Amino acid sequence: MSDLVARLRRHQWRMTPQRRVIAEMLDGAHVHYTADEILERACEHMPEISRATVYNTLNEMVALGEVAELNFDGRSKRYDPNVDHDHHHLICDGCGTTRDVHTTADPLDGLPGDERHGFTVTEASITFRGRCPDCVDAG
Amino acid sequence: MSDLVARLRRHQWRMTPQRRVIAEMLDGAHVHYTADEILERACEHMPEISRATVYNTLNEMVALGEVAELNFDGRSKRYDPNVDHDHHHLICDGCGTTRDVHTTADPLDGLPGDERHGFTVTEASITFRGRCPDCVDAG
DNA sequence: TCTTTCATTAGACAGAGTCTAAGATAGGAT
DNA sequence: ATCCTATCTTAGACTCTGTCTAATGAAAGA
Ligand SMILES: [Mn+2]
Ligand SMILES: [Mn+2]
Ligand SMILES: [Zn+2]
Ligand SMILES: [Zn+2]
Repeated sequence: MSDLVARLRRHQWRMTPQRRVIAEMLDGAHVHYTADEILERACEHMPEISRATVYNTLNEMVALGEVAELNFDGRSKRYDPNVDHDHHHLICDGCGTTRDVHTTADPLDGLPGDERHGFTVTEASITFRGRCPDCVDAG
Repeated sequence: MSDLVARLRRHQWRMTPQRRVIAEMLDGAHVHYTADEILERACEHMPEISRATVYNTLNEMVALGEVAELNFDGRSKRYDPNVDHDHHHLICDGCGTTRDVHTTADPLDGLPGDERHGFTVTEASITFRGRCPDCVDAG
């Protein structure tokens, strides 16, 4: 039983085979998939699962606060189950692969009071960009 | 003559009335517009300008490195002419207002080698989020 | 088992952005 | 000044990502 499935049960969420496949795929992943990648992999276990169910399920997980929705490039959203671990993201400009990374410093400490323009600042997230090993090799 | 138009000329970029209108609109902007906002405002000066030209022009400016493409919300991309000033962004969760901000530390320094997963990392940008003075007051 | 309520599905729809191919034009050549 | 050609602009079709609808299916409690 995956940790994410357990957390979702606690929300009195009706468990179905489709939801279980999606939750088990997300659980523990430090690479964040798009909805279509999740659909493609889910189809290997459950060929008749629909695109609508994948989107419905992901949106419900986000609404329950158990999964975070990421969007860096204006293309596909990616889904991140690691909501309880404070971290940032490293993205490949070639293929869009998105990984969790951990930094030594809190970026909020680098924003002086006179740069806050009167805002109440609650969150800071860093997006690192570059080329993954595969995309560097491919030129 | 706007500064951005001057910079674009240096790239041997053919100057047309359409491109000039778009460049002059971006130049010096403190808010970052979407393509549709740019189209709408360009139509006030040049009613026959097309959507394709706005997208073509913005994409070319980005390719030339004179404009940056931003995407915070997963909806429309926004275009930022301030590429020569290294900066980050502060976004109001209430109204979406986006401000340029400057930090004391380079976030790249906070990513250790063993957190780079074999990537060649070239860039780091911070997205700060919170409530602007207006939205804090409004509850 | 029965029932109710909620989930799943296919496909239509929508928004943002890209592509195509035909006509127009910037800017160099003469 | 005019011509020429490579490049730009345009309308609208198209793609991609994601949402919605309404008919069918199934989880879970009685
Ligand atoms: Mn993550
Ligand atoms: Mn900016
Ligand atoms: Zn890559
Ligand atoms: Zn605000």
